[in-house]
Amino acid sequence: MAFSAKTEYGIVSLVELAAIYEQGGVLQVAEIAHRQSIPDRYLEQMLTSLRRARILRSIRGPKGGYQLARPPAEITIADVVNCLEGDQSARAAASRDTPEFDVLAALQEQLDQAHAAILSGTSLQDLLEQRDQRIQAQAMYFI
Amino acid sequence: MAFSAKTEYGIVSLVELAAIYEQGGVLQVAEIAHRQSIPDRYLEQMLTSLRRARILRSIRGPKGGYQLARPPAEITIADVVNCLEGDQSARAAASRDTPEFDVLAALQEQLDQAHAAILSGTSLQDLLEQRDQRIQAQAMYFI
DNA sequence: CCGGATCCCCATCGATGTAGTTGGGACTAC
DNA sequence: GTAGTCCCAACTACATCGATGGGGATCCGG
Repeated sequence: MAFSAKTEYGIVSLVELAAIYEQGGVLQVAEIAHRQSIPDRYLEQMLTSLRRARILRSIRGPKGGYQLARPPAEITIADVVNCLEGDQSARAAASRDTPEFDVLAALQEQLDQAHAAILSGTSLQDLLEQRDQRIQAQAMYFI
Repeated sequence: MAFSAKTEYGIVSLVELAAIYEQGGVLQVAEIAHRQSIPDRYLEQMLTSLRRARILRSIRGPKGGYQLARPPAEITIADVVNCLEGDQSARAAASRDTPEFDVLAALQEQLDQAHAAILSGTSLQDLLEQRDQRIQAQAMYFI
């Protein structure tokens, strides 16, 4: 199951911000966008949504930028996905009223729960650690 | 995560057909469509796809219709979803080449596997049994 | 206090995909 | 040979997604 571009862009940006959370630094939209090859005016919208959801904090003016609103271990991917994917109102589950559609709905429920379990069991901290391991592994090749 | 209408319509139709598989009966497109409140000319397309994937068999002429090509226990929901959802060619996973996108891809892989495990672990037989239980339970209320 | 850097808000656009419709043709039981 | 059924393929309407654009608000450095 694929994430939308919105969600992907949001997650990678948050991982970048998680990496500098300890130092209390900030990153600007343009900088993240450039490093990740994302259209900057588009990324702006995602970061705005994340700010409104209290996942990010923003600082305006020169030397401004974004930073995480709380430690990476306390932000789950489920939070991010809910913010960026669920933004556009409620999806109506107008299942037809037959037993066949009912069992189908039960199956969908099962899928949703498995999905949710993974997403809320993964924090930005987890992704950050995986990222660092990858970077370490990559560095090995150059020795 | 939501199924497309195509997939939903296909699954409920197959559950109906599974219910009469033992007796070797057939159901016509129009009949299924009417019982499930699905546009019949649209449902036709799904059943055609399922026939081409060797999941259904069809019989033409008056008294014709569709029936399962093999026992319901040997048809998984994964088969059906692959047929109806994956029809339109390959989805390119052109992940950007940064460590952040890499860990994201790993997460997606994890989700896909959980998804696939459920879908290939559920057969039409399973759904049929759930449906019959529901119908039984419903009948209780009328006593 | 001014100028530039940066975030902020909202409208718009084009491409793609989804759900559904339509118009026929082929096969078969009677 | 006719009616009932499946078969094939094009077409449309609409929503969504990814992206772009025009201004505005805020803030720091000089």
